[in-house]
Amino acid sequence: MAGKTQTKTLILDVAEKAVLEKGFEATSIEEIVAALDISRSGFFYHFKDKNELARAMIERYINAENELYDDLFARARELDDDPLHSMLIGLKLLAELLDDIPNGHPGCIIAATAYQDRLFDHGVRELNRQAILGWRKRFRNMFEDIAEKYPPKVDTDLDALGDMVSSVAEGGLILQRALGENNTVAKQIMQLRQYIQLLFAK
Amino acid sequence: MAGKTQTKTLILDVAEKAVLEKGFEATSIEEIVAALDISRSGFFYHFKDKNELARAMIERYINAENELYDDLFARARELDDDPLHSMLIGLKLLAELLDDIPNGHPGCIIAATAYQDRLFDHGVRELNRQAILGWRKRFRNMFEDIAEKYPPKVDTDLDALGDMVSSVAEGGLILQRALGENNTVAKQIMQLRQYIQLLFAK
DNA sequence: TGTACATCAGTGAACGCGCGTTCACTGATGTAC
DNA sequence: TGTACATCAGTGAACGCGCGTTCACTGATGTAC
Repeated sequence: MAGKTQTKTLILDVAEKAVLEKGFEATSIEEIVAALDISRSGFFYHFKDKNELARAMIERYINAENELYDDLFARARELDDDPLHSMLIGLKLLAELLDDIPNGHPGCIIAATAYQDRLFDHGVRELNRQAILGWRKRFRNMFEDIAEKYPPKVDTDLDALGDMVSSVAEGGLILQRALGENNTVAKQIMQLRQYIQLLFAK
Repeated sequence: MAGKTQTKTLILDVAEKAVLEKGFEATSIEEIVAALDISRSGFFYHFKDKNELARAMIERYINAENELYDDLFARARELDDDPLHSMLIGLKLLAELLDDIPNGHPGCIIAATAYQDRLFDHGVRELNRQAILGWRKRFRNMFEDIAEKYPPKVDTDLDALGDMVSSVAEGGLILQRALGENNTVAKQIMQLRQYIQLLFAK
């Protein structure tokens, strides 16, 4: 079936979509295989059990998100080499990207699993933890570069500021989903951008 | 059993805790009744089905949250009648309250259900929507009062700013849960507070 | 080039278990006359 | 005050269904000699 061997990828695609809509436990293997026209045992050829699906799905999500941030802020740096300006450009690009998704961003797998964490083993929870710590470090480093050139108006915990990028994105996605809107998260990112501007700009 | 008739309340307590740990689908009626030493049918005396448990749990959570905000910002207003100062005091009180919870805030039921919304009927989703719109309005009104006395440094979408309180709280809770920390959300609220200060203060 | 074997990507039937829900019943307390 | 009935807060056994998982098998493609 399915041309070459992208079945495993297709399983992950379908699973990700379903998990964002109803959570991991409520996403049955049956519905995944039904959507792909394979048998239940076909699923178990690719994943030894459901927990392995969770791990693969989360790993893939984190890698994709990291790549997206890499590309986006590299591009921003190309457009303006100044640390503050490139951060502001990066956040604007992020907001635009989120705004341009047709039916709104489908949500974050990490947030979805954060409220179901007793379902997963220690390894999966550690994966999530490291991803968030990675983002904290990524943005903290960028804010340190900025602070060197533009001393902040008020003394600020740069770890907390780094976390705020994730926090506002995750929170904005929850509001967006619950409201049934599709530009809430973009607006929240723009608020964060304005905070950064007020905090650092001369 | 259980002294007077608080069994229904106890069911909601146990369910809420369990839902925040593993989600609604993975929370079985069996585990709830086992924790309370009643039979499965005892549960069905109080709730006609599992969806009614969801609705009651979410309604109760929203009411409690609204009362908390009412009390907290009323108290802040008692301490200082100025709209900006009382908002800043209110956010500080909120951060302290979140910081003082022994093992960290257990999480938000609305966020938990936002990533499982296909499990619930339209009524439940509408409940969540109205709660978030209520918070938007609550904080927007406060920011309007502030803006009248302290013109913001930059023109700002006050709906988005109102949403930011919920957004930063929800996002902070996700990070806190995923990181296994217990003061992340308090720090995020303090960052938001600093933004408001920079935006409005003379 | 032909044959033997290995690997890949699955199929189909069966399993046991736990889940939400129903149903007839119960014992204690409250209320009417 | 006594009796009859109603309500409250459940119990215990049974139900059918869907779930994750296992197992023996298969047909197509790849590789060795």
